Amino acid sequence: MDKIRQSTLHGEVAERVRDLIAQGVLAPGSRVPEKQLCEQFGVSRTPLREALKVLAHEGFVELLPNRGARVAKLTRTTLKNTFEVMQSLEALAGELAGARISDAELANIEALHYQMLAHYKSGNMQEYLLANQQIHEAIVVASQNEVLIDVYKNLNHRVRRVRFTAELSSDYWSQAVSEHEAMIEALRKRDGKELGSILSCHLRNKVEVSALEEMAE
Amino acid sequence: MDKIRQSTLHGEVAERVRDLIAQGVLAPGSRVPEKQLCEQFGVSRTPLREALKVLAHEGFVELLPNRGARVAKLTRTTLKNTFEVMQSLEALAGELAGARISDAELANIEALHYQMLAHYKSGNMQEYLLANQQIHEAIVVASQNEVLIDVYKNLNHRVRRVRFTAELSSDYWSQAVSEHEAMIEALRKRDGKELGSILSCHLRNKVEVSALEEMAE
DNA sequence: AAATCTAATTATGCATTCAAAAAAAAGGAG
DNA sequence: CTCCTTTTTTTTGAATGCATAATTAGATTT
Repeated sequence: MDKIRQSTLHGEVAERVRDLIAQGVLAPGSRVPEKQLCEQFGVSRTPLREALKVLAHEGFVELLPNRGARVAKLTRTTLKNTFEVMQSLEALAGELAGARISDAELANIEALHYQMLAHYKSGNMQEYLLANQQIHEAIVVASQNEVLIDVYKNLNHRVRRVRFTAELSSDYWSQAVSEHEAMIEALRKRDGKELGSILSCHLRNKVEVSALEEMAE
Repeated sequence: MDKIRQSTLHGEVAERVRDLIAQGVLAPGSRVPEKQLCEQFGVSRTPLREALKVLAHEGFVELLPNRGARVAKLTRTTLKNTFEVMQSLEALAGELAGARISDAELANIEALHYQMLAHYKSGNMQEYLLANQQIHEAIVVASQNEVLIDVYKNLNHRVRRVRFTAELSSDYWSQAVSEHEAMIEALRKRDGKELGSILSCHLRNKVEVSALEEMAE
């Protein structure tokens, strides 16, 4: 499912720093303590600094000349912009997936859908959101467009830290669930056009944004 | 117009290596000679290697364990995938630009449009393609979505090396020109919906892909 | 005691060094 | 002469070192 273990030191380090940021251990706006992280990871500054360059490019940190790296703040605007782009990418993914999705992938998505429904009924929001997220990701993967998948995953990474924290209204829940029903239906019919248009209208992001806006900045 | 000069050494180096790749000085599949480039740029290996990590993440090179960086090959599939995503992003940009574009930006695009027409009439393909490209970029910028702009520019960078090399049919020319007329019209009306749908159907990419496929891989 | 200036400390950016791995070159057997 | 082995050279990945800039702590002044 996930990419092949890349076994580059800077890659490992980047992932761990991303996690620290996502978990809030490194707070937005705070400086990234090179020395401390080096000791914690048991590596020298070289691979850590390489990782920071990549993370800066990904938008997780920003580099200030002679002042090292700070954890980037996720502003309301950036969050909104990111969701806007992700939604558009999902729409494209849906269109492509309609034509390209395999039976196994479809079955997997259906399974996730029923799991999601179960969590909806039982009111388990965390698990619901996780399944929801996995469905969207599976559709993106089913597009079989590697560039799309890469870009989407990167954007998804960036907003990870505000994900799964929002309290959503029950209105949203039922709405989102029925939209998901329609998505599955479109997928079963291999109707990419339909799926794409459902996804591009899908409220999820908009609602999530308003709920998550509180978290950001 | 362009971003603030970031004056980081690895950033400078990355840019120059990107240029070398785009210009074909570093051929696809060939190894990236660290030592030589360091001498050429007058820097040590540290910033060069930092740059390579970033370039790897951008898809310009790939890192092989203990074998350094190779210039990534732009396969037909990757090229097609990239255009697919770019087209989708342009459609989103068009929609947003309709609502957000400033008078100055619109005037600039109109000017570019007339330049493009002039190059069309005079049969100057290079200049035509450049103006064409600039129009599309200007629409993306007018979207005012920084995330979208960043992602688009990055993808555009990646395919730079095969741009401006294709021989296009005259059929395509007239078609593309008339679509551009419609785009300008939609922009004048601030009709994002219309502009978005024109852009998402815009033949440019598809045709370019078939013309450019020859170049890739 | 608050504010400003100066010295000590620490962090940063980049160059250099070093061990391990890969590539290239030299040698030997068939 | 070709193929395989062994040695030498080069390249790579990562740690360390060093000069400079930023931060902190302390002294001085008001």
